Amino acid sequence: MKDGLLTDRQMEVLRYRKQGLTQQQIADIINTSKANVCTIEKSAMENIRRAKETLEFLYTLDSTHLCTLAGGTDLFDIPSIIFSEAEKINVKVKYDTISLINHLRESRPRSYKARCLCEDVEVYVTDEGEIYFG
Amino acid sequence: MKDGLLTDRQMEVLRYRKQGLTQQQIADIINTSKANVCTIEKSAMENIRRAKETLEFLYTLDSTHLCTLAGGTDLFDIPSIIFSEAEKINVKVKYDTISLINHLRESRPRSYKARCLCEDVEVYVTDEGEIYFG
DNA sequence: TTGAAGTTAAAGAAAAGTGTTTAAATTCAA
DNA sequence: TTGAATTTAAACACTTTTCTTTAACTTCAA
Repeated sequence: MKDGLLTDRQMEVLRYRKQGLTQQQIADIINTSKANVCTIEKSAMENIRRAKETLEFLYTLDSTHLCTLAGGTDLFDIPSIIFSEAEKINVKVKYDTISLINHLRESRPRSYKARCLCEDVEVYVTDEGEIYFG
Repeated sequence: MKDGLLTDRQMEVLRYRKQGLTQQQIADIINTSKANVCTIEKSAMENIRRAKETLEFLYTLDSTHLCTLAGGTDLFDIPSIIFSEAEKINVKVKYDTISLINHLRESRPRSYKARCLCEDVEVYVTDEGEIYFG
């Protein structure tokens, strides 16, 4: 029973990077080449990408993809986007304007800064009107 | 550039399961043994677990460790502990007392019994005041 | 233009994961 | 208790991933 996708080596490199170290500095610390640090970091990012995609798949298992909210969108524009998309496919969304924004804030705390979405966010909806942000 | 963690076989089995088929029925459809369907499903679930854990790790990466809540702590004592620790490092927590308890309940449903924490829980906080229980 | 940071490619050895079979448990409702 | 559904274990071939080295390449600021 192993834990996450990332190997010890990969977590080690990501931690040092987060601290602002260069690949060369990390290479010196863990006693290898900077090229190696680069590939380790790269495969770590790839694993993270795959982890995200895996959970996306879970949503799609009992939801349908509603729309993509583009990075840069104003948070307060989002509810009307979602409501109109949901209307197109005859789904009654379970949230009102306020609670929808709160739902987004809670489930994707990192996806916005101030009033602005800072990355693309996928929106999924179930037949019952439950909304997931993937 | 591969996509998620799950193999085609694993997604196939999960989809059939979602439709309510038994392992035996699936085994007949994809022409293998029910034992094999079982192990495929199991490794799919394991992969999903690992995907989640990987993203958890990401949270801890750009958060700082705030404190450890000791097993045995009363749930209702937790907010003031967290608030005072956050104050020490000049972070304004994004939650009020009630929503903080709810946040804990939702993110660590297995870590408490009644009003009592039943295991040590690590607390992480971002600069923005977001709280994670690790 | 020089140097530091980062990336890419090829190649190999070790480790981990997958799908499979067979056979023997276990769970649990009728 | 019987039987269907599910789980577990061991074993095997196969594929993929990881870490590593070496060497050459790109970016970009000073």
